[in-house]
Amino acid sequence: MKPIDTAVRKPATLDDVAAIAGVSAKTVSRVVNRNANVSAATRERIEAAIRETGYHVNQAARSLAASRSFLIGAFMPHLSSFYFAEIFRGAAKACRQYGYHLVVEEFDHGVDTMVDRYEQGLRSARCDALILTPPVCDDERLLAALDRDGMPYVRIAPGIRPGVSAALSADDAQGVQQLARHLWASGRRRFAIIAGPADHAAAMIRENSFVETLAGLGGDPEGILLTRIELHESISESGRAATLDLLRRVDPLPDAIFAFNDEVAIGAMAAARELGLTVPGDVAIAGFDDSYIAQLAWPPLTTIHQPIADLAFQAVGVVASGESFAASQILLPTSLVVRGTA
Amino acid sequence: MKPIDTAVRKPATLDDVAAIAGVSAKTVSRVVNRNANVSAATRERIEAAIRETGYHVNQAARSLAASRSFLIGAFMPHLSSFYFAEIFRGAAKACRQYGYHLVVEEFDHGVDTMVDRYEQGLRSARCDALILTPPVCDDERLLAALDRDGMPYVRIAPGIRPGVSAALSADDAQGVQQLARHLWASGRRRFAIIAGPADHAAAMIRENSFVETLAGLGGDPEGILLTRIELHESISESGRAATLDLLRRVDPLPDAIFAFNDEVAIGAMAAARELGLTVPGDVAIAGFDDSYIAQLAWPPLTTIHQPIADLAFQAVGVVASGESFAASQILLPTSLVVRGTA
DNA sequence: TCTAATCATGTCAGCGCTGACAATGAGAAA
DNA sequence: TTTCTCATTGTCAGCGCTGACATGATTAGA
Repeated sequence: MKPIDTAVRKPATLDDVAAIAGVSAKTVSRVVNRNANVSAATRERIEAAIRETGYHVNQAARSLAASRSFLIGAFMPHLSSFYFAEIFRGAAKACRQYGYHLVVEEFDHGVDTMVDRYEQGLRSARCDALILTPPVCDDERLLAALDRDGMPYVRIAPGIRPGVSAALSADDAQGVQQLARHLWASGRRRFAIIAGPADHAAAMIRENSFVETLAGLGGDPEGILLTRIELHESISESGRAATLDLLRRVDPLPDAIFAFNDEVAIGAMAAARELGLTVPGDVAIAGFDDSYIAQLAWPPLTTIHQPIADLAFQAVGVVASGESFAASQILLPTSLVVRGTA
Repeated sequence: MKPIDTAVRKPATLDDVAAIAGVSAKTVSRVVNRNANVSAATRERIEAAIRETGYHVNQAARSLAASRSFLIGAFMPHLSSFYFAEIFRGAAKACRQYGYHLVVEEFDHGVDTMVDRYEQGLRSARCDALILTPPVCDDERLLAALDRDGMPYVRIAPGIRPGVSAALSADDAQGVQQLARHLWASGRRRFAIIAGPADHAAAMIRENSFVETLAGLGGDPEGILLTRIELHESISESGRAATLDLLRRVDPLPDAIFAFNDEVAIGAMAAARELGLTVPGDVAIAGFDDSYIAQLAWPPLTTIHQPIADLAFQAVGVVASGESFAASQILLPTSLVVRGTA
């Protein structure tokens, strides 16, 4: 008995299509690449031949000839899987749309340096451009290597060297402003912030925006409780510990807690509950990111939505649009999502 | 004022290296590809030249000449971002190790068919092999297209056509067995299962294993409460609703709930608490996956760890090892992780 | 000593495509 | 009619690398 259908079909080439359509390979190439200046009749004949042969462009050959790879590299550390997956989703969608492929390089802290990983991975793949997320986008040596190679890149939420490259950021301050107003409007007056490390650019922006907005509203900036956590193994556990510590230390207790991200907020909720406080009755809690754990929490977490996938989508758009994009600076809005905890 | 150092360095080629080392390009190629039969002296000379020029192989040229792309495609739907990120992590690590690159194709239900996505994406990238996750790995038409093209693939946790291709699975039954024994040993006797859809292969295996183990322990299979949920928008919300419904309907209440995955378990915890039950005091709750939300929950969720990243890592290993792998069948263990809810 | 086997290295075509440029032909302008 | 323009199509080299094969040098075996 023979195997069912092992007739392995060898991929068709431009020449195969050209022979069928009775034109030169170059003209088929023009059709495939959507060039102008091909007559409608020829185009149709070629398109039929393409369908008949099941032709698909050979990227390797195309890359070699055109000296572009149609590959966009995303260079990112293993952040939370949510952030990672969202970046991927946005970037992949855009790549599909613009005819690129996405190669993701994950940077594993401590294994080797970012420059090494870039050289071994993304550079030898000859990516046409790179998308950089924090904290990769803030590594001076990497940026220098990129510039040296003439490798174009766009940064997402960069913390350093503002303006020197294309960059996309979320307007964190604006969403936090909305949150602060919302809390104030619902009568909360005693605030606490579970803040991030001082070198975490975005966390600082969120913190400052919160304090300033409250001050503008008539609150007392000095009265806002603040505790700063380090980013350890389990972020939510750090958040829980910090909140527990804070709540045990102070009197009167805060009636609103702003955590600089959702995981910390989840930890803060656990801490509040452990001390017998109800959320949002005794204390309102809010996070930042609108990651999917925000909806998983109970009650679902009030948080600030950040358009991570959009950021990545537009980042790819910037590099794919082709023009010089050295100076593109894009700021995307964030927005308060009121759920059950504030 | 001139730009700092825009001296864009054009990538070195094999010929450049060869000229410096005073050998032919082919010999350099041998060194780069770790071929045997190059004398130690020559090898050293060439390696020095490679360092000097900063040479890195041009994948496009290599692919074209060798008619292999050194690309492995991962074809998966947008599952939970946790599952997705883990698969990615494992596969990327293995690719790095074996000198491949990873191209991830995300299948978006409803946009087009899997076969289309394969043909437009992964096939035109000329991947050397594909890694398929559920439910992509169970699409008859896709598998047929793959066989027709002679595209090698390995499936992770396949539900259909067992044994016809290389496949890696987690031993779900085993971990569930551990859980059932653990619950029984801690005195639980009234069980409920929040089960998945009947067409979700893994969910059914988990369900059956739970029932059978309990029966073997002396439990009454008929007495086990079972409710089956559909996989909607928010899985945890489905879990919450189903649990709420179940708990309101039955008397006496179960003292242990097994949810077929972690998100459902989180939903079940919310439901139990809403009805004033303590976890794990009144009712033990356990999930499956050991996803990162399990640690985020409070109390942290008792669950069954599934080696998702390992599965992907070994999947790449199978295809990268090169030999014929048509029949490789690998089963990886799962294990109970006792945390705070059972 | 001579032959065969083995190792180290080189030569060269060609993978499939595109950029640069050339050629062709049809209509417009002179 | 002649010249020019320009839309359409073709020719061809070569991108950087590797497989197949050839070559020369060395070593082992008889």
